[in-house]
Amino acid sequence: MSYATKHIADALKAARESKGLSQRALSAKSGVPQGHISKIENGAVDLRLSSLIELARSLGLELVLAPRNALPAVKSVLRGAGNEISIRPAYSLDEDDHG
Amino acid sequence: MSYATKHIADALKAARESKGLSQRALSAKSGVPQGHISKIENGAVDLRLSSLIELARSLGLELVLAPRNALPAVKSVLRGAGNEISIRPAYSLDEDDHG
DNA sequence: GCATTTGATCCGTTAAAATATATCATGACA
DNA sequence: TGTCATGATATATTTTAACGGATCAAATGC
Repeated sequence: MSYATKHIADALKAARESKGLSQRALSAKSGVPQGHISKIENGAVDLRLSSLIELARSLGLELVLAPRNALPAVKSVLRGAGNEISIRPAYSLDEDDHG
Repeated sequence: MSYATKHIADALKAARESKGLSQRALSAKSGVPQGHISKIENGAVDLRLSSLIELARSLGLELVLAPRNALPAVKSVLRGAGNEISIRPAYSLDEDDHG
């Protein structure tokens, strides 16, 4: 698979693990079969947009189409969002998104 | 077709038009058949990730996976990227302008 | 009036995603 | 030792994106 699709796959896997979800748990949440999630995370499939969005949503992620020249700024913002955990008090390390 | 996929489709179409490209021109650039581009822009197909990336790249766009709670900040940055035109001197309104 | 461009649509074929279901190896753990 | 959860695979089937290529209607231009 192409370099870009692999990047997305890695991001999905990292997001899942950071939430402490197993592939089967994510499967239950998203409706995507566990076996298929495994293939997706390993870049073994060229998944459809609807699958990607569904999976991303289940992980509290959104797909954004950004101009290439705006990427550095976007990444900078996302770095900040990632570090948000360190800003939070330790006693509220739970789930931050929707229900 | 889901609300989210439609959003992506619209973004692709807007990006293409803002570059003054016809569907056939984009087809030549990206390798994706014109008929298929039409379907994609109308949300008539659930396209594959590789197709989306290929098309986006041909339009100078990149796919980003962002935490939902970081979306406002990201959008704010992208708004700035869009306004980049106004920062540029008028005599260099070349490729990435908006009509 | 005729030719060109554009986006939308159709047909037939092929490749592959998505699915359900089951299995396997590994590691954790009581 | 046996059980359980995990991720990776296997098989078989259905669905459908992607493709080439043609066509069409509506603008646009000569």
